[in-house]
Amino acid sequence: MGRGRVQLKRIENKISRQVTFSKRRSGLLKKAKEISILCDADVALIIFSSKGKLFEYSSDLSSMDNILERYERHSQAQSQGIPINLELRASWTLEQPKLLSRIEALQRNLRNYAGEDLDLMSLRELQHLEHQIDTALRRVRSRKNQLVNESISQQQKEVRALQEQNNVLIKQLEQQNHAQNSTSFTQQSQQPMMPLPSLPMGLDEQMIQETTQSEEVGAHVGAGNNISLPHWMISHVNR
Amino acid sequence: MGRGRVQLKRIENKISRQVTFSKRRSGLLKKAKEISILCDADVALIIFSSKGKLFEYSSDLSSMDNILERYERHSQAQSQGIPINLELRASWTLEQPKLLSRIEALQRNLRNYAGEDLDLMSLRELQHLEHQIDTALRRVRSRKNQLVNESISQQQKEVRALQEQNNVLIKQLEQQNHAQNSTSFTQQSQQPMMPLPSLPMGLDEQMIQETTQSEEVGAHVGAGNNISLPHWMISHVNR
DNA sequence: AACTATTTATAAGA
DNA sequence: TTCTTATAAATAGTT
Repeated sequence: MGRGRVQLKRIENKISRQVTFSKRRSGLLKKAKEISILCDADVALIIFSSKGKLFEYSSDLSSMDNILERYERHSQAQSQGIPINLELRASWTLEQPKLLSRIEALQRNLRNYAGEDLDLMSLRELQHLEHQIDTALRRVRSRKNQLVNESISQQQKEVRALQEQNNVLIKQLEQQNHAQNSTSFTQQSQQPMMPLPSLPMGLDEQMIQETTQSEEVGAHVGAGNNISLPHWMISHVNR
Repeated sequence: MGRGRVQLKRIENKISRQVTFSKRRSGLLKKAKEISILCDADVALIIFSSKGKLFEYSSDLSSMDNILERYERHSQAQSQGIPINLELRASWTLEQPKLLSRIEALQRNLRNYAGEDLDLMSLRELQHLEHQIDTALRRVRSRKNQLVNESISQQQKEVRALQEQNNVLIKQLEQQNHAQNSTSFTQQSQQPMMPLPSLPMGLDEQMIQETTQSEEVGAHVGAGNNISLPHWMISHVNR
């Protein structure tokens, strides 16, 4: 993929080897991430540059260590014919230190995501973090808009259905009246019960996005250390 | 790369998820092989399908196990100096199931913070999340601005110090010249060597805030879904 | 599995 | 390094 075909052999020129490494590495990491998300796969990717620098990716379904352990188990099981179920049970027993350090890492990470513990971060790291959070914010807003729009059109449908039902009922009533007092006076209530206002569709996305924008800015106290397990984040899972 | 753009989210249709997995898996393995050959890198790639089937590649420079060992060494070395916080010490006694469920909760939480897995959240929850993320973003930006301003005023101090030093040196030179040719002609270079431009203070916050706004959206850099332990978040601890 | 219309990745060049 | 651009490759949707 580029201006020339590429021979599958070691690139001799040191500079272009390094450049190619850098480009392809990011491509590879990206694709590893993509397949793990798109296909719900568990992926571990480890890359050592020729100079020994380490680059890695692991799908967040499990940490790198989890995947590697799973791998070890898998290959052991294959070579020994041991049924995997037993192995799985056994390995669910990760050592506690590993679990704890993982929890710690997650907590640190989460604090950074919440904009705390920033003092040790460099400008560059801060920029990266900012970008990640910014992306997250966009996603949340986009999902919110989607929900709002869905709910609006859902309501519109209901409204229309009710209107129709209304009309049908009115006609039935009319016919009954005709039958009863075979005289033909016109009733008042032939209109739908209420003249329903038409709802606006396709709300301006900007409008919705900004709804929380102007909320109290100094809200950083309450959130504080409560990051670990905000109840609203857990609750929806248990429904 | 295909007939339509692809959303970076789990493919819901089971069949096409499987087909995509198969296609992308071979693509990924191919690229892993290519980078290891072209760039003389040591690569280990492990993929578990959602059904638990294992696929793997390892550059033949070493076997898979060699690479994994090397990886363990590497990451052990990295995680040496991280202090364990008190809360964790206290929870040293928690039973493992609790630890595991805590890890899961943290991961879920982190995914939400990254704007993923939003499908099950209600509008109200989304609004709350949006607000939290928005707050986090403000904090990060504020810290960034602080850093930038500090660095600017630091530089200004340096500039002033150098200017003064400059002036002193010039005067010394002048005196020497006077002493040497006891005649009193005026020298040209009584001004500082360079007329230094004054740096602007108190940059407009908005300006700085937007600096990363337009960065490439797909920045993955080993971070991406690697929420568990993004490299850039860990690295600064080890410096 | 094969086939393409398209999107992506990336080799070269700047 | 980073950006741009021309082109090769990968692959999503189809058959």
